[in-house]
Amino acid sequence: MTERIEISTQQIVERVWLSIAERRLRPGVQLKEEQLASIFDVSRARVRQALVALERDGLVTIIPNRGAFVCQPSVDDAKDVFHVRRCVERRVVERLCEANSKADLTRLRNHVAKERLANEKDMTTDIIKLSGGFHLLLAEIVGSDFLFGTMRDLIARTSLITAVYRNNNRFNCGPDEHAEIVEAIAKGDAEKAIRLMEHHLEHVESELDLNEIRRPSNDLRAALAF
Amino acid sequence: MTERIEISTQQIVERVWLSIAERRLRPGVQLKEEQLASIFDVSRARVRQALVALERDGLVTIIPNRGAFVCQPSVDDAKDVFHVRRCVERRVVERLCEANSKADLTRLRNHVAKERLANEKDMTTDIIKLSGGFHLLLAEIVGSDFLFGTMRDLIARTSLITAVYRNNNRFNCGPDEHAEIVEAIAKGDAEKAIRLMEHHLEHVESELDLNEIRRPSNDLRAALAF
DNA sequence: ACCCATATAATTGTCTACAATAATGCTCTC
DNA sequence: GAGAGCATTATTGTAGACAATTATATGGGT
Repeated sequence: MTERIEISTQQIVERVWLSIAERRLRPGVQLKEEQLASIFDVSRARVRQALVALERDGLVTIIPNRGAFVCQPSVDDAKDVFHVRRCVERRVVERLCEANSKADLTRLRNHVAKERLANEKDMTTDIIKLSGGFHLLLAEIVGSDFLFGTMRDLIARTSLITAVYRNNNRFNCGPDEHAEIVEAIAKGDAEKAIRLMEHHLEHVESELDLNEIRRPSNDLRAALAF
Repeated sequence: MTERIEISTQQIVERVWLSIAERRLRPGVQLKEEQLASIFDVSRARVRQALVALERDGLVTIIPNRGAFVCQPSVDDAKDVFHVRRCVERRVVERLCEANSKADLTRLRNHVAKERLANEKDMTTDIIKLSGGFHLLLAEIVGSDFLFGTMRDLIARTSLITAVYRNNNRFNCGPDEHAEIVEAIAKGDAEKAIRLMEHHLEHVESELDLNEIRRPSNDLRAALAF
């Protein structure tokens, strides 16, 4: 007797997010409501909620009376996102160094440990979830709803950008750099922690192809232009 | 024969936003769906959409199965918002100096002129809309959906913060400082434009009561604590 | 008099049926 | 055969009815 378990809006968001991050969903494809509803076996209303949440996170664009499409972030968008991330994460680390408890540090270290494990076993899905989760955890510990929400947004957007613009197949945002940041925070060395964070973000950005070179795209006009 | 004109979701958002900015809606009050639906004479479904939009902009908090309440931003929240604003607006101005057309400058100057007019005639509602609108216009001209959306969010939050923490009755964000910024952009003097913008934001922030002094609040527990 | 359980009312959450809109393919005309 | 207009189909948008949840009021027990 297996009870029919219903999937929540949040779970739909996460599944779509992961599909985009893992490049199974390409930019430009339309996410039709009924299609998703049947895939997840939920009502169309719930799918709609998930879609507006995904739009808020910058993963899809909703065109009125047309539908929802996976976003195609431009190179400039990517640079803007990283610019804002540097500022926001700098602030997060700053505030985290001011006040952090032993329990918080334990949570951070445990998280990094999980990341290491996922990396060793090459579990792609977990690696994606955890590497974003680390940055989110930092914001969560700070305790500011605003910073947390902003980070959520930025990480979602970064996932999309990474999916579109990363050249090699290795996933960035490795656990080692995270570990260093945690230890700097543990020592209360704000200056060092901030420096490490900025370096980390620059490293992530540097692994992307953000040159203006034309890339394969679903945009017919762009693809067929000479 | 007046046709019954229906109010859109976006208009509901704006009306609520202005009510909050003008202090007619105090932090903590509940926005009941049916109540709003009858006020605006629309379906409850549309009100719900407006509420999730307001939540995204950080103006209301939605507690599941409880309802939507006007947010009560903390002093730390306020500081975080201004911190992020400084970074984002810096970026906006930076990009605007790189490339701006004659038409864009005209739009900016016209906007500032409207601000002046509203200030002279002491039209509170217009002053609020236009002073936020100036910053939004900058982001719009840059042409980045990401920066535009982020600014939208930040301005909405700033409105709430200003409503809660401003001490005098004068509305900040005056048109003179805006005008100076526009002229710096017109000259393509990025450095000066950025400096003026940062000064402007600091000025706005400085007119707020962001000391840790306890303030009157709707939170009974906090108000009655000794 | 106070506390807890229960019943009632108020409020939010969800689903389904229907309406509006936009894209597609067809036909008729030139 | 090409193109415009029209009909069809696919898809999204909206509203209203019902379900689930939470807050409030009531009454009985201690």
